[in-house]
Amino acid sequence: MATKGRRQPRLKELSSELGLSITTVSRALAGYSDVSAATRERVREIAARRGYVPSRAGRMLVSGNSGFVGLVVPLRDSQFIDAFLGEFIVGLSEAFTDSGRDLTIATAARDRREVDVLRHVVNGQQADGVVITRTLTDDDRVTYLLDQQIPFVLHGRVLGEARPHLWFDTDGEAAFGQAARMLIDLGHTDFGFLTFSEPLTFAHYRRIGLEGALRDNGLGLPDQAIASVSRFDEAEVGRAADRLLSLDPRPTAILCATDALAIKLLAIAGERSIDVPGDLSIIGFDNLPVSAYATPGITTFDQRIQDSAVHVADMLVTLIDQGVAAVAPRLVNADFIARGSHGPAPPARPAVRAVG
Amino acid sequence: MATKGRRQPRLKELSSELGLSITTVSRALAGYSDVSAATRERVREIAARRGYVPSRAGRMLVSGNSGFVGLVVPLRDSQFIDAFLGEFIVGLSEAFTDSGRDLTIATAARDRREVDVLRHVVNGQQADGVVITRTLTDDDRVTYLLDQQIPFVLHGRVLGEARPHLWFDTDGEAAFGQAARMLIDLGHTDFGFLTFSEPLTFAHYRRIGLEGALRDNGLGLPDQAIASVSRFDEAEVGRAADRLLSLDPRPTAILCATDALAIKLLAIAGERSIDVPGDLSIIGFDNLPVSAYATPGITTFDQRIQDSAVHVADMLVTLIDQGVAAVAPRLVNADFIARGSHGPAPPARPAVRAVG
DNA sequence: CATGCTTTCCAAAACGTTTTGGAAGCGGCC
DNA sequence: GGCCGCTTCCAAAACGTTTTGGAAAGCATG
Repeated sequence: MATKGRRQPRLKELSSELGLSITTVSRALAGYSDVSAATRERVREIAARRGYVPSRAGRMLVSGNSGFVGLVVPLRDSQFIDAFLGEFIVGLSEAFTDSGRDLTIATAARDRREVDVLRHVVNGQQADGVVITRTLTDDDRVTYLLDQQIPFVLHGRVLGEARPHLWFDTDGEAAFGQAARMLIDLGHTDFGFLTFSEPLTFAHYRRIGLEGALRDNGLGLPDQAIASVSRFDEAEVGRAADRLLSLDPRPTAILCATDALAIKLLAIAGERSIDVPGDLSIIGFDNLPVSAYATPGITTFDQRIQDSAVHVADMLVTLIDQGVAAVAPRLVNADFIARGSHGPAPPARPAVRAVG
Repeated sequence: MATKGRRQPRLKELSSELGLSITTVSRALAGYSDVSAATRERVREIAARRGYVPSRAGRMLVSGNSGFVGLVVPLRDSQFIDAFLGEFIVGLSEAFTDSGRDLTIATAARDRREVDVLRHVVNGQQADGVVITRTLTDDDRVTYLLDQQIPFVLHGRVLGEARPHLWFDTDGEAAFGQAARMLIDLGHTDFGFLTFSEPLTFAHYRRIGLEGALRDNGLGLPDQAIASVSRFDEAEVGRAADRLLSLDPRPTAILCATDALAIKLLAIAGERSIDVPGDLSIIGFDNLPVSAYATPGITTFDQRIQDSAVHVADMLVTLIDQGVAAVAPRLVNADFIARGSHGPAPPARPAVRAVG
């Protein structure tokens, strides 16, 4: 056992050193008006000099709040971790620190389902509120949190839940709608969509956006032009990309639910000597660092993860401190990042269907 | 204030429901032998059914331990965050969870120095131990933790500290020694080194490794062949790379302290129409996802961040539970990842200096 | 001088747990 | 019957904080 030499001073020591009661010291530090200005100064000065920091345990016990806020990370998905998690955590941590709270992280591991991790965090009272990322269209974490009446904010949305709850999301529907219209204007008529088989909400909305824009322009997205892959199997992406590129007519524009998928697709296209963007336009989402360095660079959307995290954190703090009435869900736009992976439709196969 | 409808049962409720004392319930759950097997079963059964989870505050108060372990993140450096932090956190979290502890994250922000953040975590007794990453050769965080006798493990090393302490590191000296010898065997004699001006320990050792191998082969690394950049200024990297590429004779091999630097250097070389690896070999360190997708792929070293994190976490847990005698610092090797960014020295400018 | 108000302080309770130091009941032994 | 030891249980204390409900002292007012 590493013995700790120095010991933190406690209220009791301060009070005896000052010749005051514990109550008065506590109230002086808290700034209550029923302690005189002179005493308050004296207390504060000595507390600062002795390096007093209130015991978290004591506070928790009486207040019932832990001062911690939790982030439950859906594990398993190393792709996701690389791209997203670090930035998100940094944003959260900064905002929480500003509000005097601390961030605790719990990961769902191989053998621990996310809801169980959540239960652990919630029942152990180690967090006053929780942030959830990467929502599913139908997400049992949300159901659980609503049932338990735990304050939480979603980064993402869910579809089926009627009870009001707080979320923050980037408008993937608008983004992919905009991308699709741009491609249609460039003459594209045969579209493909590369996405995940898991019912991730963000993927759902991106698809909705694409399909909506196509429909508005008299086009469609046939079933076989949608290829889904498991988030957990890299090799599968190659097969799915192959399937899309083997369609007849071959899509001249493929939108990918994430940049990670777009990068893979780009590599597969390269293997098959399909020119990007000459023969095929590719558009992704996320603006991974990788995407800027690919050849050509991937055209994509940026969702400013760190800013989002700050916003999510602020929402949760407001929710905890001031109640649900003080905040509202929020949908923000993604930034379009034009790079080299998209362009006009190849002239060799002119659009046969009517446009508009 | 979001009211919590369901309330956690406490020991008191359980005890009155069972007709037992609080003490007995507590000891039954803890498995002490002075409660009969029958009673123990009865207690456990009802505790499980009521979903009892001991209050962290109560436990903390009496044990003095928080059950949390802290990671203090040196902020400011988004490059670093992207590449490293997410994976590291996931590894830590997994290992800590396995030991029944939880991870809390504190970030040093713009206006909060790392030592202050550390002080906050330590004095507030919100962590029983701490993990420190990205050490400097002379690191005041380490001094502080040793002074305070807080259990901690470094991911990385420091140079000047005589007092024993625990660390885990990847052997960058061996790695860059190996890389340099390989390049020498490929005929290279003019080397460059692109690194950070901040005294990061890992950069120091990588440089030592390079210089040692050169010296052993009768070569040297002149001062002007070493270019240093601030971690916080992206544009500076371009200028530093330009400087290296303007040397006469121009280096035919440049080792970079990290892949992030290598990627930039590769881009600058491209702008100047310097062929990689024909005219210039580049070797990095970290094996970022980006590095695999660059053209050509960056030859680099992988340090298996997630495994390292698990090891660091295990070391800290052992330190906390069993004392300093039970663990020792550990140095592991990096994996060499050969890609396309290195090759034989260009024949046009044969080696003029003797080799060996 | 008695009364009431204000200022300044404090003792005690409460939060939930673990540990300490018994106590009660029971059977066996002399 | 008296004593011992074992099993099984429990009351009380302790950890550090905040809040509650006063109390004491000082001052002005009648």
